[in-house]
Amino acid sequence: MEKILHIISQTPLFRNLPEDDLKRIKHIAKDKFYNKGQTVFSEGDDGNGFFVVAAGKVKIYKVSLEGKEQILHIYGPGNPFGEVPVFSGEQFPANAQTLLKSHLLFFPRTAFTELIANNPSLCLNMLAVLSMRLRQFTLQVENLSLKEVPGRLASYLLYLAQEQASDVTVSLPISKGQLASLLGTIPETLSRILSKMGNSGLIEVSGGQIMLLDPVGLEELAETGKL
Amino acid sequence: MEKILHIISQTPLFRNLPEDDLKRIKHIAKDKFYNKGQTVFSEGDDGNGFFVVAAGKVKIYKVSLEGKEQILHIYGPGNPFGEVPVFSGEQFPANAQTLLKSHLLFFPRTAFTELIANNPSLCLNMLAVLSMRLRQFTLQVENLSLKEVPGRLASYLLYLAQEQASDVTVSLPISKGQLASLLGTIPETLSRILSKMGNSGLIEVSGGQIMLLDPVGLEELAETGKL
DNA sequence: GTTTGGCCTTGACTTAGGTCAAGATAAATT
DNA sequence: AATTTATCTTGACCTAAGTCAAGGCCAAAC
Repeated sequence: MEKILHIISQTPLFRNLPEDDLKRIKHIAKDKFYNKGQTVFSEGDDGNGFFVVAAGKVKIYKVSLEGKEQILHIYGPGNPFGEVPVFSGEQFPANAQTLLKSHLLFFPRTAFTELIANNPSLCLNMLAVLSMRLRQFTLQVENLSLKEVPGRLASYLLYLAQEQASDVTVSLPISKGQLASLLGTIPETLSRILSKMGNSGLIEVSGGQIMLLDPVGLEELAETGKL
Repeated sequence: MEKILHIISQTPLFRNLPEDDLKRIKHIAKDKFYNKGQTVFSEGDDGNGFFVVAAGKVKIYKVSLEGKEQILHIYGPGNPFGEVPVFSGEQFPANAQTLLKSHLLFFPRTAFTELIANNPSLCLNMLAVLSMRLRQFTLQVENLSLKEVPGRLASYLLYLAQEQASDVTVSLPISKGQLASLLGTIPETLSRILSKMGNSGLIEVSGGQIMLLDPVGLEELAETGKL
């Protein structure tokens, strides 16, 4: 019980709210538990609430008719997802599936809407969360349309280095197959590019551990896209 | 003056608000006028407010180092844009430029934030607007990553037909060059695909007027992507 | 230890779509 | 109307990245 309150108080969405609000928020949250690889919701499902990751990892993705998958986001502890239908109505625009055994908090739409309508701070927090997400989509479109795969990979590695605050070695938080899908490509292509970047002395790969040997070169690659 | 109030009352963002609120909103709006092709803001500029199109047309876009352009959105009368930095702080994530002589309303950040913090309806409207935008980005990523250019074009034509409520002939609201940039390709490729689709009997192009001869075939193309 | 199955890598091949260059239309300006 | 300028189209070529198929690697299960 205390743990949930702690999780809630940690997420950006609920940051800087008075104790009272946090209790009210906790009150409407429902625990949900999933094993690895389970579907949380599918594109087209009615969205009568959204989720916050308490523990584990979730991917949000689209699939083409031919079966190619594009990952839109990967969310870990503290991140909310599935809020779009809460505010715009209609169905979920994408699929959600756990990548690990996960503990999620579910917030039912009506209860949450009431809460937010009476809580300007919460509302502004939510606006900030959605804005950050728009900013991130902007980057994703830029990457997909204006950069080639090596450039996207370089960007991702630099992002990881910053995220993990370790500018020597980064460890991939997802499988290489999933990374390919996140970067908008396929495992074969990713594999080839990783080994090319290894040969050029930019990185050194050993399994999921990647040493960034030449951060400056990576920056350049991320911008120009020329390998 | 009355005209501005009318414009404001028409946009989804300000819909269903009491007269009083609309007046307050109008009060903080500043008129701005632009000629065709002028830059409204650039990526990286500080965003100390957002805009609503009163008249004209604006494109939001990114450019690569090599000069390739990707249009993210095209907004006409009633549409707000540039709100991301209002709520998440920092700079504009993309560029904005007028496609026509335009009249914009500018809402300064601080004044608007105060307004929204005291107005739950307005806040929920804004959440709905941002959610719709996330939904639309979801589609754009899907199109760029999972569909080929013919499929994207077919989707766009069907969208236009619905938008213009005319399921026989649609007229392109932008130049073919700009359409190419919106679809994530280049004019040459778009041109070739338009003529291919003409040869296959799907459409008939004459300038900016396009007859949709086979809507069912277009639907299929939009989904499977096989031309 | 051996086997099973999932993931990753490598090679040979194909293709969508980008580049470069030249014309052709159409639109704008004088 | 005539000339300039932008926009669109077409052709020949090239390249990034996808497909198909085979083999390697490692971890889990027996």
